[in-house]
Amino acid sequence: MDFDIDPGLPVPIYRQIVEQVRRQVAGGVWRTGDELPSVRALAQQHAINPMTVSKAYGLLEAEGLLQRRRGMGMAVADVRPARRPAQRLALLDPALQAAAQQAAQLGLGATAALQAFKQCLRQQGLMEEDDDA
Amino acid sequence: MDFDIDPGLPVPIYRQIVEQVRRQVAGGVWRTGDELPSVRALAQQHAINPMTVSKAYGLLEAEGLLQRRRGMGMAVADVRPARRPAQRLALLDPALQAAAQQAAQLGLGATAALQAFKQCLRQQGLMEEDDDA
Amino acid sequence: MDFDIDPGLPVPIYRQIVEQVRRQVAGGVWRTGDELPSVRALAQQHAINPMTVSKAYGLLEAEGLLQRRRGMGMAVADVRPARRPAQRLALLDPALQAAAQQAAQLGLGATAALQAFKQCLRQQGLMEEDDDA
Amino acid sequence: MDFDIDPGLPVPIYRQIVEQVRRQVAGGVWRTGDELPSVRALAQQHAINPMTVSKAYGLLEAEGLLQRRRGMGMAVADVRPARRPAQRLALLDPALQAAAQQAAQLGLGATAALQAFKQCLRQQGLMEEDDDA
DNA sequence: GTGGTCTAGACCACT
DNA sequence: GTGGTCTAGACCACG
Repeated sequence: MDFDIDPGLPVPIYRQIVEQVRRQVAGGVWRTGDELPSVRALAQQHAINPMTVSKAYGLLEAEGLLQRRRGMGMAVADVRPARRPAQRLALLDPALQAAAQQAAQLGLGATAALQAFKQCLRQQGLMEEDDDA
Repeated sequence: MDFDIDPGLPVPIYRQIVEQVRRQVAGGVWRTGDELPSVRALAQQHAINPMTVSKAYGLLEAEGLLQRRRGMGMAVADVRPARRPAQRLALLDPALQAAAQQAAQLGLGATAALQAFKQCLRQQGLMEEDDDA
Repeated sequence: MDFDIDPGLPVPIYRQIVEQVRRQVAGGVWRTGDELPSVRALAQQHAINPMTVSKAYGLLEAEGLLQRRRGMGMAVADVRPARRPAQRLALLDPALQAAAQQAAQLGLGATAALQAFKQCLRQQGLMEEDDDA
Repeated sequence: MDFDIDPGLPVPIYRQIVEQVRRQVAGGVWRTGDELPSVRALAQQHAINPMTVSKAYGLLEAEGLLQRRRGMGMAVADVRPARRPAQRLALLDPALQAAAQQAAQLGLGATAALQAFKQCLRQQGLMEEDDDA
């Protein structure tokens, strides 16, 4: 239940939290009933303001991904499995679209773009080093 | 000389313009002397504020990518495109890194991510429809 | 475009704002493109903190009811008409359910409850004074 | 001696208990000497915290509606129910007022609101299914 | 001018 | 202990 927060990024802190939860839940890494770190704990751990964490949690609750259990913290809500399989790729799509558009504008070919992407996937541990799929 | 502008994206409009020009020039798609649409034309075409276009053009001029020619609008300045693919790939890298990281967090495999990326590249006209490279 | 805000109520201010917008939009009183008062204006008018207003607007934007127009304030979003006809009654249901349950617990009959409700509707100007429908 | 508790509602659980007891007693549905479920039983039955039940019972005792009988649990105290319907209707009024106001804001007519309310009353068993009073 | 974000700190309510 | 709400004030980004 770790968060990767970097106040230096251009993307707001509360949004970093929101997006990480979204992906971890969509990816099935976090499951229904899992408890999240408390607002205060997460805030202290990353030296950020509790209200910033609270804002993120509030948005995720409104979104239906988290469930508030009064006096007992937040937990991953009962996400319908229908949400998962198809929508994981949908969550990835914007990033891929942006990358493809940029490749076109840079006058790069598909082969070069794919090679570079494979390299990134390897860095993420999603491909073997010598795999050239 | 088309721009792809979406006021709905989180990235500011002026920045969408700046980055597209940067890439088209770096990629050699636009070349020295090519004329850009006038501030008014671009603003009207995309229903955005002329000041927004003007701000983008101003930044690009300060950057040396564009040249203001009195009474004749803006044109691509005398800059050489990044000749070597490596330089252009470097500009593409951030987008690919982000996509790969998100794929990992979503619990997706390299194969699925690559398939989806190929689909995006096809939509950009960088791959043949039936190519599965 | 008036808001009826009472800091004395048990329901949080930001939620009073959210619910009023929801109903006015669902009821068709406010329509697509209508501009809302600015965060600062609404805050000053009711002597509340701008952040409180901002929180409400933010939730309504996430909900899709409002649209942010950068640098130009918020406006009623392009609400699909499908949203209106059936869902208006759905928005009223919780209040009616609660009232019916309380009537039952108070040992009141349907006739008495209906009479009292009609009286309330008259006070809201929804029925003629001498109407007994 | 049933309670209708929903942790999902915005109204706190302890308050849901308090208000239901108040109404059942005022309506004469529960009478002097009637025994309430034990703190533990009620807590287990609805999967809520015993302290929450205890808090509600304590408030009701302080209010004089319940009586603690050593070793024998809580029972309805020696209170006369609100005999006149007018008194009971007064307790129902806030809920009806809220519903009528919301109907107005939703742009609904009296007829539609009344029909929906009748349906709710039927679900509570206060009207015959085919009654259209 | 617009809204967004974050901070610091206070107070409340629920369990 | 938990989260929720509000305030006051600062700074940023956008148009």
